[in-house]
Amino acid sequence: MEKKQKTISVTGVGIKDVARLAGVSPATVSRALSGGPVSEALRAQVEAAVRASGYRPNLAARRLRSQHSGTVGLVVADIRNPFFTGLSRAVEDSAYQAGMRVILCNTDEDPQREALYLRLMQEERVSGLIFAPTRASMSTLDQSSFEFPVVLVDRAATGVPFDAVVLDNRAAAAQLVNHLVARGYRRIGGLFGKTSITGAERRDGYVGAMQRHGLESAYRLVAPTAEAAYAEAAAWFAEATRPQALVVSNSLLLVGVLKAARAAGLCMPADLALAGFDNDNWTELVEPGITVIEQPVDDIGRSAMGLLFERLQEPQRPLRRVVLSGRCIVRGSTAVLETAVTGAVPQEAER
Amino acid sequence: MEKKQKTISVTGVGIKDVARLAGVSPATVSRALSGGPVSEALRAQVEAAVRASGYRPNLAARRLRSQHSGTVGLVVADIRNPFFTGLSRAVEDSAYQAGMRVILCNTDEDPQREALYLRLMQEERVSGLIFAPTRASMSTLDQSSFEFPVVLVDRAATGVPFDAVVLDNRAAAAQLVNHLVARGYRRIGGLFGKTSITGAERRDGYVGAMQRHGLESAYRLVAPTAEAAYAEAAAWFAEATRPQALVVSNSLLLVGVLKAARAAGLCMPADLALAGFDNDNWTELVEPGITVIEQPVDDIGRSAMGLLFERLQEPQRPLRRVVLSGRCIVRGSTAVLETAVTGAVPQEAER
DNA sequence: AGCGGGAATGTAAACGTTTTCAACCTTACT
DNA sequence: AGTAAGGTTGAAAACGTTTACATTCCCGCT
Repeated sequence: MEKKQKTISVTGVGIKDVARLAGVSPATVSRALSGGPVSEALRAQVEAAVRASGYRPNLAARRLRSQHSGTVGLVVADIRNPFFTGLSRAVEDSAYQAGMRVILCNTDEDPQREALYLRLMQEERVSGLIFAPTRASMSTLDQSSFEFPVVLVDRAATGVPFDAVVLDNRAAAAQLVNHLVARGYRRIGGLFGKTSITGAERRDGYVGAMQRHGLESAYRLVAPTAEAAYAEAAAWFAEATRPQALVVSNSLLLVGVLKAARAAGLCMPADLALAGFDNDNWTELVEPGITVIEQPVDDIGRSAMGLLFERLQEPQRPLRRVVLSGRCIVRGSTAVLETAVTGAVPQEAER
Repeated sequence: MEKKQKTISVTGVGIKDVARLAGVSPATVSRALSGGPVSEALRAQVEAAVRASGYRPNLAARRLRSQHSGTVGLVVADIRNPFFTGLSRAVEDSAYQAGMRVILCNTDEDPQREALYLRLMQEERVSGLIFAPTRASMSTLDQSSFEFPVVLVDRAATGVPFDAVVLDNRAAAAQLVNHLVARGYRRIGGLFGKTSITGAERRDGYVGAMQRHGLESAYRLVAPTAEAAYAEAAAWFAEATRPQALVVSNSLLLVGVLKAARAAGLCMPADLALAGFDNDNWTELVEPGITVIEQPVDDIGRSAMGLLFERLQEPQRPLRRVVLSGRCIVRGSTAVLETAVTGAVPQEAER
């Protein structure tokens, strides 16, 4: 008549109930569950009691008492941007592997939403934050605004007072320019997002590389949407100064440019060569494939979590900035320019 | 000499400090902040004290005491799957709009990881869960396993004891078959994911539609990866029974199939017509564009949150199953079959 | 004038853990 | 044999809120 149910799924079973069931004190249950010093005999009893009762620790209580949230925040512009999608996955894997949880927030590049979420991070008492700030906030922020370590990703002006992991955007953009030059292109334009520091850095890399080649740079800045890129590109293509080749600062813009090129009836790469950022799978599937800089998104996420953990262990260590290189994936969109009538092949400018 | 700092950014400022600063009791501060009955005068004092002290409520404590986590869980296979990316964004928007937070988990279709995260949801005491279960777990699960409402998305066998919002997968697959038939194709194959109920339903829809047209169905099941799809498709294309057209059950598989078709030198749609699911942007960019069923992913996310909220308000109401329709976007990959020598045009089978 | 009722406020308990501290038991050493 | 040391265990405090309950005050009614 005293049969015990195998599992009780009703909540309200707390650590005290487990303790009573196991014939020990709540403190012992806590220690048994968190790997504290408990004799093997009692540990077994506790585990049995936990199983029998279906006990689930209350994380809110645990956090309140222990003052550790075991949570990291991830605040990015928009998870639908493939770069952030990949990043979030890498961050989550690292986090859950370390037994931590992730809170994900999309700011949509809106400083107000961003501020809201940063406040949320404080209220959650996150252990740390991985953060791709809007351009506006970057300059105003300061480590002392936060009670927890912050690691910047993707966007981080040099000299900003945070740990950061970024792509070498200038070098990457320059690499694209060099590649295009080597392939015989000269009238090379650029299209960059105007809201992010990333776009600005890539523009700098583009401009610098063009200068080094003695070429005149011609770039335009747009809002970071496919629609804006489409409009700008369509207008540009209609002008007399239409470029032979275009360097585009992210995959969203690239979509817009590609559609505009199609709409204008431009043939790639004969009428227009295209090179961009982010190795989304469609850049390979499109005909011809698009030459892009691939960002090591897994590395970026892992490195960011790594910096975070190291900072947590050693709060006073000097700031670190991890700069990763992009890999240039050459595809048909930048094939050798057939109509080029330059006398000699230019000095090999790639690499 | 008694000057007060404008903002104190150090934590450790709790509700008691605010109370002292405002000259009221902690209870009044709590009420003022949560919209309880407080005189205007005191409310103003409290707000001033909050601003002056930089007070941030501790969510762990709040949750512990109030027994409301203000958090919904979102457990999906992989955020990198564009369907889930969009879903997560829609869910998060709904959630944050309702003042709630979201915890996102990727199961990778691994029942073990899934079980781990479901346990986590219990420990977090989430208010509710939005869940795309693996096939294995679907049958074993039961609302009574959870202390909180669960809404299934994307995958939900009929008759499963949960609220759910799903696509009408059978109708959608049938729609693709009808479309292909109307365009003159007869030897229509199918490639479906073998791990999800979604794949199974789409297969059913395909088989049923083929039967109604008096055509012989020929489908294959693969693991839900682009690689598996590539391998299977490549093998299939090499056989004598190579289909004229292929219905593919998700965008990941579609990538594999497309690559295999390219590798086999098949020309679309002359050698092979292709129709799939999920209107990823690349399906439009590829040449020719791919005919797909577009899932109303925003609606799905919003509806799921809607069901969740309604269930929270009224726990006893009968189960609801929201079935949404996909929209067929016709592109070049299913252009009218030129080489068709059928005597008469078949009865209009579309729609 | 007395009294009932409602709104605003304060006091203190409660939420479910972890952790400090003291007590206890064993073991080994002098 | 006595005691120091070390390892297990339990009692109780603490974490920072919300909320039940008591109190006070003010108003209007009889």
